[in-house]
Amino acid sequence: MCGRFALYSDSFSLIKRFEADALPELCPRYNVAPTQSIPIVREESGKRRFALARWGLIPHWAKDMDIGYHTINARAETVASKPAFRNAFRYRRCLIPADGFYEWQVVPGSKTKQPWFIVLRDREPMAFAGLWERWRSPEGEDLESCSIIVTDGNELMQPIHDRMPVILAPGDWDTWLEAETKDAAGLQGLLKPYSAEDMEAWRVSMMINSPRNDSEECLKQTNKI
DNA sequence: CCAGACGTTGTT
DNA sequence: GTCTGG
DNA sequence: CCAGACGTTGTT
DNA sequence: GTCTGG
Repeated sequence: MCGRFALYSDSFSLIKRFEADALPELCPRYNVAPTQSIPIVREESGKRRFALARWGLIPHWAKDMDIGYHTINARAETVASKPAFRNAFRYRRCLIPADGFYEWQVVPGSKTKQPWFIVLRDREPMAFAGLWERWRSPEGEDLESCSIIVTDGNELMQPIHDRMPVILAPGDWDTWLEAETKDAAGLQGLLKPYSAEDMEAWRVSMMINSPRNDSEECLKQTNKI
């Protein structure tokens, strides 16, 4: 599962890393929560462009936004066939940039969960496999929204949580973003747990629990168990 | 045929 | 919009 | 994902 | 318990 992440890299680094333009003005974020507006990368006429989308995908047929509370993640195993996601999987795939993400570990005998922060060992921003949609509200306003695809946790994640976001290696970005895809099975094949050896995790304080806390302190390692 | 769901996680 | 359940 | 609210009327 | 806000 992936219900909170961080995105604090500066614009220059993000543009360089994702080779995309039109990055909106961003401030560093250490505690991004569902329903917030987040940057996505998609391909428009062969070029990568940034855009903002509300986190929590609202299918075009939804009559209100409520479903968005339950579509912050899409299961890799079923994303190709579920009514809420299959059209987006076929036609509207995107990358969702993050410097790291948070997961909450259930600790036996403890009433509270232990939050962890997970990054790539090389500290580069990662790309979650994402989907986006455009929804027209009853008032006639268009809203773009998105979802992060999740899969089984790898060996690093397993002790922490059984699910993790799908992270795509740079070499797979073009394949994922390509509008014309003859090979749906090939896309499905990209939705695997990322290599655990290339990731790193540490405990962080309960401060992360409240989405109101959005400072660099959220990343600080703690020994609390 | 029409009505109603369409989602994830975690917990029960 | 499209599929499933009744 | 977690935290925090969850209600009405009337008055300031 | 469940929904909304962040």
